[in-house]
Amino acid sequence: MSPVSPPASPRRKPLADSVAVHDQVYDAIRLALITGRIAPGVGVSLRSLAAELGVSPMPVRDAVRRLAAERALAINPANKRLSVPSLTASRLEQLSQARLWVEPELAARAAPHVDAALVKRLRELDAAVDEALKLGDVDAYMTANHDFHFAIYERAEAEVLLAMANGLWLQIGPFMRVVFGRVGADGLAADRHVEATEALKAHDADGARRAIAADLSEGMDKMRAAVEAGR
Amino acid sequence: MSPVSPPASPRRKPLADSVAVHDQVYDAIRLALITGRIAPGVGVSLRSLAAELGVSPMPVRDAVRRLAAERALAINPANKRLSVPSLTASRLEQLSQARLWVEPELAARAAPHVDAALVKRLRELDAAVDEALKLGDVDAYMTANHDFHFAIYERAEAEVLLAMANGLWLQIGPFMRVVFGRVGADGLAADRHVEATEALKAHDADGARRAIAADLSEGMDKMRAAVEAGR
DNA sequence: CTCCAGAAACTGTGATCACAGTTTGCGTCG
DNA sequence: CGACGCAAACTGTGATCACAGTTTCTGGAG
Repeated sequence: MSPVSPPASPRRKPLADSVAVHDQVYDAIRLALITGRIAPGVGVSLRSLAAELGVSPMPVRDAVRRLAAERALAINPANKRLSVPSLTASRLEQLSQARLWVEPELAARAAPHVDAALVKRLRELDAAVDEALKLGDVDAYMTANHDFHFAIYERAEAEVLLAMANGLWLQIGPFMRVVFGRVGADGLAADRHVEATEALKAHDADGARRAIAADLSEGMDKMRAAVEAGR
Repeated sequence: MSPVSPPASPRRKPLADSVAVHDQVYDAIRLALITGRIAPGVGVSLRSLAAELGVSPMPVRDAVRRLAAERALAINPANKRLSVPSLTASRLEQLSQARLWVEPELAARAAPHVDAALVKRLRELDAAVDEALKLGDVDAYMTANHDFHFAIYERAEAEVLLAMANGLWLQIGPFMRVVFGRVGADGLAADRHVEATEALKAHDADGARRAIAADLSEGMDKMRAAVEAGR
């Protein structure tokens, strides 16, 4: 994990730019979690994270609490120690089902608000996804895929559902890395991004809903297979 | 809001019982939020909360972060000040739709695991709901109604979905208080608790799903009407 | 070589303080 | 009498320290 912006100014942050340190820490841990840089099942500690990021334990504590509330980090109730939740078939199944409801709904709600600029951006992001797959670049794929989906969802004007989707991605992130490790980049080559983009361009809410549902459904099937195979 | 267990021991907590203070604070604020004791829209502060609960600002900070992550508290991005989210029609609509998917699903999943003890408990809780309605006791109604639903959901063996349901109730809590204020206890008298209990007793997953869906749907309709009327 | 004690290191938690930004309110000037 | 301005109070944030519980390592005895 890379240190937050000023590598390790030991004290005093005049910061008029008002980007709170605990938010930077949150983003850093979140990214490390989603991209699988912190492996599921392993324990982490406030002080070790703080040292790694070059900040005091305080903002890390805030970030960790937030992530724990979002279930992206687990707190052992016995000794209160932190760990990355491990991947179980049950968790994956529940997360799949939840995603399969929320995200198509968000896509459908976004359809009426799609404009030419968004379509252009979606095509760029889909190209970035394909490029990352061709190169086998895991991090780039995850980033581009995330950005593609959320570029759509953010247009839905549904703050509450959007937050739910964010939370679900955060929890399912580590699973994705596993899939990559097991089925390789080729296994994820097929998606429904073009289909979704076309439906959105035509303001076809139901088409967008179906395309995203199919996209997720296929992706989750691969994850399930990968998790079951790895047991 | 009432102080956490030792009213105001100013310092040193030997606490071998290991119930973390920030969890007590979390529960206290959560309860105050759900029962509407803290009105939507008003601002709160760490220090005022801390003083009211007789603890230092530290555990309050933890609890508040957690609640903010669960969207039960809002943080003004400009000045970082805390407030209780206000009730908008859009928020209610999204929360309704989410609940209408998650909760029937949980009820259906619980059906196979229902035993006689749970049926007995559900009948007791439903009786408590009716009693509270007869007396017009808002707090008792909210508690009993919550307990009835979650006694079912906890049997679903679906930790992830259960957490989602918890988060949704936390966000929708303040709306319920408003409904009570506007339509009165009589307006909530009709529910589908008996229907749901019978379906669960028969291990009828689909019946349970329908009963809970109907229960929610009717309740949410009343909330929507109350929110729209109050504008 | 194995096993068990004791110490050292590390864990999360909470309190206290310092700081910078914002809001509030009171006194004064026009 | 109204409006402006400055000071005091209050806001969240972050650092540091103290503490108690747990884990981990180590050294010695069997």
